[in-house]
Amino acid sequence: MELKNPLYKNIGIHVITALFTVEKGTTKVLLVRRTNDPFKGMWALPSGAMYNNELIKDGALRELKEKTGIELDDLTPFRTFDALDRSPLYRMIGVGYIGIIDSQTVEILKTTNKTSNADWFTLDNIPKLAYDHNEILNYAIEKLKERIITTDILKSFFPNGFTLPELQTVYESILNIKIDRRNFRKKMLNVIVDTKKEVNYVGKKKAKLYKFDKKKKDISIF
Amino acid sequence: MELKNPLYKNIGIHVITALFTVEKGTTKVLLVRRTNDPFKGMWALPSGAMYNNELIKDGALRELKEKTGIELDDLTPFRTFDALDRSPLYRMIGVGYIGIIDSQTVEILKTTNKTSNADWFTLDNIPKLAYDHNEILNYAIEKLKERIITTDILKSFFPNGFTLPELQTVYESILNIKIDRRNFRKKMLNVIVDTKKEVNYVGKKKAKLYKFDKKKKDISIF
DNA sequence: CCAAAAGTGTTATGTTTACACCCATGT
DNA sequence: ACATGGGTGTAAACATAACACTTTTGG
Repeated sequence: MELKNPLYKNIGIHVITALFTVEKGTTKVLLVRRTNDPFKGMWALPSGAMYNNELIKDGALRELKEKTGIELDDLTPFRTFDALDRSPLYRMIGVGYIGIIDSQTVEILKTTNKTSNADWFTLDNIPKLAYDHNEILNYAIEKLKERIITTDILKSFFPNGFTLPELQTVYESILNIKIDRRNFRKKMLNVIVDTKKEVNYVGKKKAKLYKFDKKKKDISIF
Repeated sequence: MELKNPLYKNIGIHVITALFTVEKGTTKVLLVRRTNDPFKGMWALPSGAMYNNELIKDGALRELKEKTGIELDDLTPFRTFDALDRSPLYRMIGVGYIGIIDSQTVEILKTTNKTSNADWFTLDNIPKLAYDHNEILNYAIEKLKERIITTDILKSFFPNGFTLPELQTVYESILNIKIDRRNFRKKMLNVIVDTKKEVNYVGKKKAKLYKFDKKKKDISIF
């Protein structure tokens, strides 16, 4: 079907992913370097145009894989960006997604046919990005902070479970606060379950391994 | 600019508005009756296709005005709907908006060149709607409940301020709960300010007129 | 045996809930 | 004068925040 009114035409959807990790207490985000115009040579969030035969989230997952080699099975949308001039050549509506994984567990592709580099950047060291990606990233950071205290989004960071000390480190890194250990445990124990396993995380003493309680997707920490 | 890859073409944006009101303790939503295919003759949320030269929200405001005659200056987005088959003829991404006004203060157009009727429907009496609008409405209702306790969205319902009893009625209607009058006042007084005026709302005794505190957009009731 | 990290309880403070009577006014 | 709705305070329950010592174990 063709739309008659030209005002309905020439619209596309950008899918943009802010993929975070935490390394040794530092929050980082994955950026890729563009090899094509527009914004050739600039760093950007992994992103691209959605196909008309895929769900938006699937487009985001596909683009993330194409631009970084990282294959996830879920991302969560956080906001739509629709400024008229956000893309220079064509009216593109941007849909932003956030995800969080442990960077140690993935291998990132440094080059693809549209990117010449890829790396994890600390949040106080973000270069000027392509498109409106600096703005998108800022919203993504705020939304990540909100989601870790209201949802179990961190389970993608800990596919094999976590000890309470390492979970606390991730919370403290992302929220940029210090949390009392005993109070943290008290709150968390409402939404996580003991796996009955123990592991060595940092110390010499073994720590109990927990996972998020599947029945409690909506949580409320702090 | 033309996009080369056909997978990038043939995408449009639907803007869909769930406009709520509360009448005598009953929450209602505005529906319009379609005169054109697809879904000819069916009731629907006021909606239409966004133009490629307008912001999504402006498209929603424009469509609301075209389909109902109601002219607002703001709406808040709540979710994107992207099922591949949500529109039968063309890939359309739906962007949902919610708003709330006092139906007494507006005159709705019963017919337009695309609608044959328009009316406020109580939420327990919603017919089968066009497209995926029943699903969209259900999400909108949940989001409205969330927004009235976390934002000052109700200020559009009370452009001239409100008394605490009438504000409480709106909260109780939308949330479908009873609230203790004294506790309600205590909470609300954190986010509203006295206008130093008094009006008669229902009773014979005058009641103080309040408005939302502009400095407190993010609130937390309950 | 000691350094380094894991684990644990109690008190104080703040927040939320439950609850009942007086006041003002139009009829 | 009375019916109708507006306005107000306090105590109990609950949730959050502050705080320090003991346990385990690898080196």
